[in-house]
Amino acid sequence: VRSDARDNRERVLAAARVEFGRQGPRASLNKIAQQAGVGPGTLYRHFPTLQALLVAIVADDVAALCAEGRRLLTHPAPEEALLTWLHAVAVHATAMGGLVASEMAAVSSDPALSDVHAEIRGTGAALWERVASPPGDIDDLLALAAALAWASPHDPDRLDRLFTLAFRAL
Amino acid sequence: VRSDARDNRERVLAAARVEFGRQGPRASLNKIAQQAGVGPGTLYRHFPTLQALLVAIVADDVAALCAEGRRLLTHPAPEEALLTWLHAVAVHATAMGGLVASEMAAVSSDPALSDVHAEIRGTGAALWERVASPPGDIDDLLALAAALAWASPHDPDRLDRLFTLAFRAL
DNA sequence: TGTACATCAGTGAACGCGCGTTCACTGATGTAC
DNA sequence: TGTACATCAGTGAACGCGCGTTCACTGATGTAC
Repeated sequence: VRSDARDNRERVLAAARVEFGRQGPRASLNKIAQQAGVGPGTLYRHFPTLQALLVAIVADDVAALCAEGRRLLTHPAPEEALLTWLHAVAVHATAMGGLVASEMAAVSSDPALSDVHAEIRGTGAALWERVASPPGDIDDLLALAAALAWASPHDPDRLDRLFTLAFRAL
Repeated sequence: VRSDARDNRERVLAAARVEFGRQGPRASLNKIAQQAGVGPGTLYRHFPTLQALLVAIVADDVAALCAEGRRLLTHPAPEEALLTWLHAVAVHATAMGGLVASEMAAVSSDPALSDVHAEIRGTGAALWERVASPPGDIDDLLALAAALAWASPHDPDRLDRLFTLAFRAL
C-alpha cells in the first residue's frame, strides 16, 4: 500500500463529505476530485462506483451509530434509548442532504451498500423490540428519521423541532 | 388566443405532471416536451421558467387545497380539521416526488411561486390558530407533511403509516 | 359565406455546458539485492 | 546504506451524452372585409 494512495483516498473522502453536504445529491464527482486536488481517474481508482464512495463516506458513521445502538441496548428505559438512537440517525442523515437517505431507502443492488443498510436496520430493530408496544415498524421509523433530516438541511434547530413533533408518540 | 396554443399548453402540463411524478426532480424539460409531442421551444413559449411550469402544475391543486382549508375552518373539531388538511397537503406533495416540496420549502425569488407559497401558508395558519394549544408552528407542520411525502414515493400506504406516526401528537 | 392577410404559436436543429467515465501514458513508491 | 527495478497509483485530455436554452424560419389560426 503506497502512502500517497492512502492520503489521496482520505482527501477524496473529505472533499466528498464537504460537497455532498453542501450540494446534496447534485454534487458532481469531477468537482469532488478537483477539490481534493486529484485527477478524476484517481477518484475512480479508489471508488469505482458512486455507491462505493457513499459506503466509504458513511462507513465510520454507521459503525459509530451501531456501537451507540449496542450501548443503548442496556439503557434502563427502552423508549428513551430508541428515541436517542433515532435522533442520532437523523443528525447523521442531515449531513448528506438527503443523498444517503434516498440511497439507503431503496434496497440497493450494491452488496456493500445493502450490508450497511442491513446493519443499521438490525441495530434499530434490536432497540425497537425492547419497547413494550412499539409504534409502526423499524423501517418506518428509520424512514421518518431520514425524512426529518431531508426537511432540515443546514438547520439543526428545525431538525430538533421536527423530531420532537414527529416522535412525540414515543 | 389560438386553440392549438391552449391544447399544447395542456399537453405540456399533463406530460410534466407525469414526468415529475415518475422521475421526481430529475425529470428533464426536453423529455417533457417530447412526451407532449411538442418542440422544446413550445414548452419555453408557455413556461419561460422552471418555476413558471411548477406554479402552473400545482395551481389547481393549491386552489383545491385552499378551498378545502376554508371549508374546514368551520369544522367543529379544530384538531381534526388541521389534521385532515395536512393529510391532503401530504398526499398532494407526494405526486411531485419531492420537487415541489423542496422548491416550496425555500422561499423563492419567483413572485408567482412565493404567492403560491403564501397561499398555502396562510390557509394552514388559519387552521392552526383555531387549535387550542397547537404544537410547533405552521411552517414546521407543513415541512413535516412535505417530508413524509418525500419519504413515501409511490407508496400511499407508507405515507398513511408515517402520517399517523408523525402526527399522533394532534 | 368566401378570401386575403397579419399575427403569433410551433418547429427543431444547433449551441454551449458540465456531467460521468476512460485510458494511454507518466512517475512515485516500496522492495529486493 | 545505496541502487536498480517492478509495481501500481496518478494524470488529465478526451469522449459521448443529455441537459437547458435559443432563434431564424415555417405555418396555422383568427379576423377583417
